[in-house]
Amino acid sequence: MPELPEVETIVRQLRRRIKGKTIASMRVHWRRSIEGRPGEFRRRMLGMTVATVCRRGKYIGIAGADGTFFTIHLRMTGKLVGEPVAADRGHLRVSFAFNDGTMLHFVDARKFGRLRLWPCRGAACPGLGPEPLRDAVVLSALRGLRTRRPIKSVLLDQTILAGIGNIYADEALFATGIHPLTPAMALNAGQQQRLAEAVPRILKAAIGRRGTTLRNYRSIDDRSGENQEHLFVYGRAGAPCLECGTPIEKLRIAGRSSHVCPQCQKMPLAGGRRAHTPCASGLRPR
DNA sequence: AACAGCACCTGTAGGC
DNA sequence: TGCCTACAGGTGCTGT
Repeated sequence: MPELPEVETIVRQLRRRIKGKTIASMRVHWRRSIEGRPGEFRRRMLGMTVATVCRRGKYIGIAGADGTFFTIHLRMTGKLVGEPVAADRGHLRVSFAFNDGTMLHFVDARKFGRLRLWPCRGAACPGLGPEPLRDAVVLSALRGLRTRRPIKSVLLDQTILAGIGNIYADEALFATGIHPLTPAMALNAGQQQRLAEAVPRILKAAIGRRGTTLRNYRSIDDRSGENQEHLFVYGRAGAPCLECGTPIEKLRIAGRSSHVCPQCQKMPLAGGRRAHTPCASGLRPR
């Protein structure tokens, strides 16, 4: 489940691996991995010399010297590999061969990932929010919120901030003591400030550790990340909170699992009394 | 308009 | 052992 730090790690390696190379041939093994017409995609790819490899949110962007621009979204199980290992062989979706004889394979067990061609770089990924790597950017986004949606759901909304997924949303909320069900517009100035500081700090630390490897994510050279050793709540349901020892709870918010320490992350006070955590209203701890 | 829920997919884990 | 079910979650679409 690659989020911003995992995609950034992949982009840095991909840049070293393919920049300056020309695509000599391309093979589509699973048609629906390509958005739009595979024939046109193929026509535009052939002969393209890779000028730039970049990241925008969770999208990988590849620009040709001729202005051709396409994106790769790995969704949940997508990977880019130079050499497919045995387990990858049944999951090859798209393969590129370069003029120097090297290959790049898009492997995706669950077939959710997509490659897409854009008219130009500027037209790609419309509607994506800003990159959450600077405190001021995140703070500005949080201050503009006028919704009662749970803050967890807002952090996952790519039109508000681009690149945060389930792992880092849970970790940032834990780090700031904010309960994921807190309505976004109910955050006070102090909470906004703390969250705006925590999100870039946590993402940058994860980039420094080459991302989080839980199930599927591996970098191009098949290395794992190391950030999973530094998670406080994600994937730790039932285990003791590393701050206070209270068992971590698992809730379901907007259809996704959320990990929360009920002691460290309190719901905001309402009417002078503590608002109850609505575990009984459609949310089920496991 | 805002939000919830589901489809897309398949590998894996756990129960029986 | 083998079958069945639940679960994983990013995005985009549909329904309320």
